[in-house]
Amino acid sequence: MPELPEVENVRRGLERLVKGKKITSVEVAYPRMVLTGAEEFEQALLGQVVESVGRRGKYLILKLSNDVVISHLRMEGKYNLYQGEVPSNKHYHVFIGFDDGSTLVYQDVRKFGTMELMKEQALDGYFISKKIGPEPTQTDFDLADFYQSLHKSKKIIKPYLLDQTLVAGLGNIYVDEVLWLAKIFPGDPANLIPYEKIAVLRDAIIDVLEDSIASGGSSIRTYKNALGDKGSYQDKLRVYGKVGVPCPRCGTPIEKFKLSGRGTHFCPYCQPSLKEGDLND
DNA sequence: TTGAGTGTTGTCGA
DNA sequence: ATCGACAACACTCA
Repeated sequence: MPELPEVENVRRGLERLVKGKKITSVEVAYPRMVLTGAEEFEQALLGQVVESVGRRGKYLILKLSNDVVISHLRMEGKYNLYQGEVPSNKHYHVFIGFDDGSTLVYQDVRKFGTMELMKEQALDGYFISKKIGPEPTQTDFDLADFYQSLHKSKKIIKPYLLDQTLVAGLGNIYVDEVLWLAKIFPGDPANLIPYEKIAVLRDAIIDVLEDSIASGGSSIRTYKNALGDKGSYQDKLRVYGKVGVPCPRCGTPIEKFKLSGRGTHFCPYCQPSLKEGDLND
């Protein structure tokens, strides 16, 4: 369930449900998902207390007594907390038991999700090495920096926004939404986009992600029993998954095409390409 | 039945 | 530097 609003929703759920609990058992059923080593992970967590649950971009950060665990949900990762017996499920990969008898279970059908164990002092370096951009907030996400980066780049705007370096947190759903709001064609080169639209885009990114967090995120496909799956923002989406549906602004049917390997939704009337001769297939 | 598509990211080679 | 292809994996839909 991964774009930033969904991850933030999971963070809040985890903070409420496991903060302050002491870990008494750990089992990793799919060792490859713990990038820093499953055995060390299982041993190190024992006896530690969950001090807080944070987030950076789409990464969850579980702060324990002596270590931190960075958890990335990728495409379909979820957490469930069971008070008693944990039902058997082939997609349950990590089990963290607490001293009150509850168990936090990590579920991931596609097994793309990852966990990493490290010291808190290593966190900054971790995100710097991944070139994760600023959080999409009024204070952190600077318009002048954003404009400068886009202005000097010929990269295609949509994949550029997805690579997390300009701003953290956008995924394939929200990037289509914010480009529609800013009336930018997803396939346009960044350096052709005028300053005014970039300013609108920056505010749209902040507003949409905040609004989605407030709605509990989006639940596109139906999920059950997952922390943070009770989102309703999917009801507010304007273009994602709306092929053939009239554009909320102009009534032109929304179209979909593939861009950099990703399904891309846009309004051919509101978001014309700035490139001469590029007829939005 | 087969192939395409799915909320992500990292690597590799041109 | 940048971009596309492909990889990790499982499931749904046409």
